[in-house]
Amino acid sequence: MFSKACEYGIKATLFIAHRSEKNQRVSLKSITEAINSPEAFTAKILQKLARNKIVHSSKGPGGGFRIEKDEIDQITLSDIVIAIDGDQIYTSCGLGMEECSEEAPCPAHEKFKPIKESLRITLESTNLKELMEDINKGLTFLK
Amino acid sequence: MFSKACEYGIKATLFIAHRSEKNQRVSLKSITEAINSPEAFTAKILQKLARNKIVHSSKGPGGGFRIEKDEIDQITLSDIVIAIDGDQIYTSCGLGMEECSEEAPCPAHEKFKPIKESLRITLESTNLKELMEDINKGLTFLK
DNA sequence: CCAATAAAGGACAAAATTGTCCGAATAATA
DNA sequence: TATTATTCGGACAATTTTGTCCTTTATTGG
Ligand code: FES
Ligand code: FES
Repeated sequence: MFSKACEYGIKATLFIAHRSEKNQRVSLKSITEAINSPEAFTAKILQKLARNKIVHSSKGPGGGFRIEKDEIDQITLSDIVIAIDGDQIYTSCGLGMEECSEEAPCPAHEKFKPIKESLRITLESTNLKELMEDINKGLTFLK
Repeated sequence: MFSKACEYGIKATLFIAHRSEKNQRVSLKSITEAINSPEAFTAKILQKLARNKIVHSSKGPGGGFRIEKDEIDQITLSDIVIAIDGDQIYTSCGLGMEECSEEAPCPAHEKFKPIKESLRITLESTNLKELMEDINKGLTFLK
C-alpha cells in the first residue's frame, strides 16, 4: 500500500508525537530503536518530514526531533503520506494509465474510485492524537 | 496500489477476454500493442497467468492466448492480482509489521481494516465480463 | 521432413527503491 | 575555545522490480 519510506515515516512520527506529549525530544537513535527501522534511511525520511514542517528538528547535544504539542491533533496520516510519497496514492490510476480521469478512464476506474476515495477520507480524517491513544494504552505496537 | 506486473496482467487479461468472446486467439504482440506494455516483460506475466490457468496458451502458428468463453464471467480481478502479486495486498500490514493481526496490531490497524476489506470485496466481486462491457462500448480504455 | 510461427524460459541489464557511510554543520557545555 | 552530541546532506551500495535478449520447445502447414 505505502512505500517502506512512508511506513517508517508514519511510525516515526507517531513515536515522536508520543514523546512530545511528555515534552521530551527524541533522538534518531531512540526512534529507530522504538520502531525497528534502519537508522540512516530513517534519518532521510525525518529530514523530509522536517522540511515539510511536520516534525521539528534541532542539532547538537540535547537536540533531536519533536512535534508541537498543539499540532498533534492537527497532523493527519494524509499529511505524512503526501510529504513522503506525494499524492499519487490519490491521483494515480490503479491500472497505471498516465492519468486517472473521467474522460479516458481505465476499465476498473469506477471500481477503484470509491476505494481511493475512502482511503483518502480515512487518511485525511485520522490524526496522530487518535492513533496515539491506543499506543498509550498498550493496545497497539510500533514494532 | 498494484505492481506494474499486476497492472499489465489485468489489462492483458481484459484484452484477451475481449478477443476470446469473438473466438479469436491473440498473440503476445497484439496484446502489447493493445495495452502499450513492454513485450518481454508482458510475456513473463502471461506465463504466470497461464500457469495459474487464468489464460490458456498455445504455441506455433495460429497460437497465442485465449480465455475459455464460459470462464470470462468467473475470473475476478482478485484472481489475477493473487496470481501475480500473491495475497499480500489482503494480508499485509499497512505499516509494514511482520504480520497484520488482531493480537499485535499496528496503530493504524483499525483504520486500514475496512479499506482492505472493501478492496477485497471489490476485487473478488468484479469479473472480467463486467469490465469488458464498457470497453466494448468504447467508454473505457486499455491504454 | 522442413520451414515458419509463436510461447517458454534462462540469463542478463536498467531503473527504482531501500539502505549505508562518512564528513559537514550546528548547538550545548565544560 | 575545545569537546561532544546531534542532525544534515552527499555519495555510494544492495536489493527489488522492471525490462531485454536470445535460445529452446512446441505446433502448424507445405
Ligand atoms: S483511470 Fe484507472 S483508476 Fe481512474
Ligand atoms: S497490523 Fe497494521 S494493518 Fe493490521
